[in-house]
Amino acid sequence: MIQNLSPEEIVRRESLDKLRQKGIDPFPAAEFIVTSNAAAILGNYEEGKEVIIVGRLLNIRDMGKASFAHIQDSTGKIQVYINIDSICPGEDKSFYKEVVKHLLHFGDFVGITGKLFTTRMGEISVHADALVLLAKSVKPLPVVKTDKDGQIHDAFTDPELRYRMRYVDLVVNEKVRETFVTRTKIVNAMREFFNAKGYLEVDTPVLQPIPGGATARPFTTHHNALDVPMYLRIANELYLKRLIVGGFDGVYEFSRNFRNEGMDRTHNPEFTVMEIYVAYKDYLWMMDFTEEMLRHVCTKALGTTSVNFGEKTIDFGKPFERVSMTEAILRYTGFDITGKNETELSAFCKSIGIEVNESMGKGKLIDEIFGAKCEGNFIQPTFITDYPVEMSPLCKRHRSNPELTERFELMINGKEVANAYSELNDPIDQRARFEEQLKLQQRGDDEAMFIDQDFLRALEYGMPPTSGMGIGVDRLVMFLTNNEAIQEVLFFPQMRPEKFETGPDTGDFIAIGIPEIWAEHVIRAGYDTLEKLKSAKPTAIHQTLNGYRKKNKLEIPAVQLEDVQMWVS
RNA sequence: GAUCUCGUAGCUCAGCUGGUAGAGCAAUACACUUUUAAUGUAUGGGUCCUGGGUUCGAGUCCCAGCGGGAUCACCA
Repeated sequence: MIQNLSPEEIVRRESLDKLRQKGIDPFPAAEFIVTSNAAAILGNYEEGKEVIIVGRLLNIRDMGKASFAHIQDSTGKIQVYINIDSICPGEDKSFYKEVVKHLLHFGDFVGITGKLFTTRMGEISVHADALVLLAKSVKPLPVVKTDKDGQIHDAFTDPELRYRMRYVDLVVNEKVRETFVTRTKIVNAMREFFNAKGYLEVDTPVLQPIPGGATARPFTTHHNALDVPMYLRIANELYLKRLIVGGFDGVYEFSRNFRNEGMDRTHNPEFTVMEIYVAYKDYLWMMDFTEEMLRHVCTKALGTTSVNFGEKTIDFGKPFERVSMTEAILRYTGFDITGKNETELSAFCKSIGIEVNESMGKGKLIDEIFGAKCEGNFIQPTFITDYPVEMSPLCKRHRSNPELTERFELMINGKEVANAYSELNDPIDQRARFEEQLKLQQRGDDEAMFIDQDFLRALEYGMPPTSGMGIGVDRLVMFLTNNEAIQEVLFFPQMRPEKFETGPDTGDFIAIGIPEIWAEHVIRAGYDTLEKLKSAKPTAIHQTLNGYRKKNKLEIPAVQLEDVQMWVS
């Protein structure tokens, strides 16, 4: 198979051989011992200190008998000064003149031994005494430069390329690396918070025979040995509750969920939700707990509870406002949903321009009103409480109003981030609610819940009063890292599979008698299929190929017209 | 799924009413021993996303496809 290489790639590949001829392995195997890194040097500068550092060589500035470059390691960038007399102390200056100046490239991994100093321009740098090539880069990275005002030039910004080649994005865009480091800090802070309270981190099945715990379309697959359909989980709620039945006081899981639905800047087919269930608690407790947890996460991961998101500042430090669904709708529409029936709600929806259809029950209608008129207004963290019973089939009825449930959602910047219940633990009610869902399904709701008989059986054995909460980790990370797209907080967001141009195979060409050394060049010269070759005049092919040979200075025998005639006959 | 929009050198992007493809950076070569978006001189580099169509002539206009982005719908 032929790989199409750009001129720069060819230069870099050729440098591999030149290095080997000099006895330098471009991909050495041995461990390289490191004593420092960019952040340590910059954070604790000691003039003249000897260091050994590693990283990618960036932005090489050749000044004749000396060169400057930056080395990028996982902690940041540090300047390196490579002086011909320091790096080649003896008579033989060929290492600097040939290797450093011509065979090293932007993006190569190198190890540097040297002493710390400060340049005339005032930049802390490493004065190199030795340089070891650790790995060649044969494909040039995008060149992104930052000037003295911090302005970024020629930024690598194309989202398609950035998401498909995250490895390049991470090398070249410092902000991207920071986002992912912060993501991990956020997750660690949550874990630390839960562990400190004595709750148990658990793993439950990703591959499930019944996709329960949420209303969503699952991905389906098939288990061969059992010969049954299987689903990738859409939620882990029902499994965690089984564990509460089993006697744990508190369990949580960072759950990778999969939903076979639309994709856009806030939805990826797989995403992460942290769910936690704590026995003997209710949703009021869970609100306090969630608030405290988020404050802990902000402080630990960001060092502040005041977070910038776009033009807005979100304050996690102040107590979160708590507004019931009814109050929220009253506040933003002037309409009181209390005691209204389906017909009245439907009429109100139409009056404010919300499309309604037959499949919508009371819960759905209320949800539509909230989504259209209220949701976007809650910029600061706000708990919306007491949702209608129809839209919460796994949630306990409200202690003071059976039409409502003990549920809250946490809204941040007008988006739902967390969802929590006083969990329904009455198995009789739970069965009835599942049956309600089935009816909705029959009315046309294509994502009503499946009935999980085993889960009902578990509840029949008795589940203590429990509060559960789920928080969208990706969304939370988006808010805390000031990113507007979920793709920015997932290392490898889902994209349509990339098509790679696979060049024609030289085998077919060799088979008709073309010499092996010529086959590749015949293709590169434009005859990339046998049909093209055979439909061309032999004299034209002959001239084209020898012209190509001359242009590319190929040191292979010229093609004879008789050969060409033989190939195409 | 619908609508709009984009696809030109390794990267970032120009390219007007259709007339033989451009810049900066990167690369290659030379000069320069504390530069920093280093500088100066020279050189090379293109399937203008793909396939059709209109035209004497298409990067440019039309149609279809592929891929991306934005908005909307659904969902978290």
